[in-house]
Amino acid sequence: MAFDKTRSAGFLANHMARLFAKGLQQNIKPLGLAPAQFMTLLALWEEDGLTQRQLVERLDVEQATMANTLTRMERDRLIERRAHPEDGRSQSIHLTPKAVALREPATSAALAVNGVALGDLSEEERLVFLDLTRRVIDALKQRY
Amino acid sequence: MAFDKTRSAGFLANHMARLFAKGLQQNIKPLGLAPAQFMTLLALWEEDGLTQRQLVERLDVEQATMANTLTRMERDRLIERRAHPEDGRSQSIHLTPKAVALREPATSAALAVNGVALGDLSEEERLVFLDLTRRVIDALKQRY
DNA sequence: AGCAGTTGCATAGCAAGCTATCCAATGATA
DNA sequence: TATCATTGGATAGCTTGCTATGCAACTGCT
Repeated sequence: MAFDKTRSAGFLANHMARLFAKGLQQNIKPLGLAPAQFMTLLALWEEDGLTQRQLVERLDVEQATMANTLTRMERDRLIERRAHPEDGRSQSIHLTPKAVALREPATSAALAVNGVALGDLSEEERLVFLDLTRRVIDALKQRY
Repeated sequence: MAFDKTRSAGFLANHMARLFAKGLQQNIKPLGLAPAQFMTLLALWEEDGLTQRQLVERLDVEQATMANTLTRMERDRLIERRAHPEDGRSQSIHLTPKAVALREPATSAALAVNGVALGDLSEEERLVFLDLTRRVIDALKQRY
């Protein structure tokens, strides 16, 4: 029993993330959104007109991943890619009215999932959980 | 700022799981393993000859996901599917000598990733982290 | 001005998730 | 016993990740 999966942080992290994604997907699918699209919208709702590179930095995903997600969002009429006025290589990503209108219902749906997830934790435990998770992320980011 | 991603458990969970997977992948790729294959091997190292359904239960993934992972593992000569003696529908999954031999190096590699991830936490914080994570998983599993 | 290096994106190809279906084998029951 | 429901797997199709490449546009230097 050298490796008990219920004691492996990596195993648990994977399991937890899949459950979060599943819950989020259920909640936002009626809005016509997929999880990665929602994450991208979070950044654009805060600041519209970002470039693809800026989105990559804010969400910490690979550039190729973001390019594909943006292509699907464009297909679904959530964003438009416009030529960047100052740099011929890049484009600025702009929300459509449809995407702007989704902000309220989508964030509510996502908050509901977080609420369920943390439902059995006290207020203090929630803070501890978020803090520890952030520290684990930081440790992993330094090495990988 | 209704939704700060550094305060969203779901966002952090996704980010953390991706970093874990990235670290694990780096560490076990030289062994010819991919992350999901490793997770499956964890179950089979503990008990060889499980059916696909049993693996699905132990890893809590969908049946279709497991079927595809097993197909890749068969392709990579890590497992063999054998006809089940008592149930014509199912098969029992058996490790090859190659997969048996990978147990030591692969678990070491995975433990190293967990070590890095939890490197900045005290012993007590690690226990708290694992406990809280398990409770979040339980809460999510009940609803989704 | 011209070349070299850097940077921003796109694309190909693969792994691992998921949902939805379908088929064959079992089981239960009228 | 014959039919119907359940169960174990396979397959199709999609999203989201990743790495590896390639190309075009920009920057810096000489």
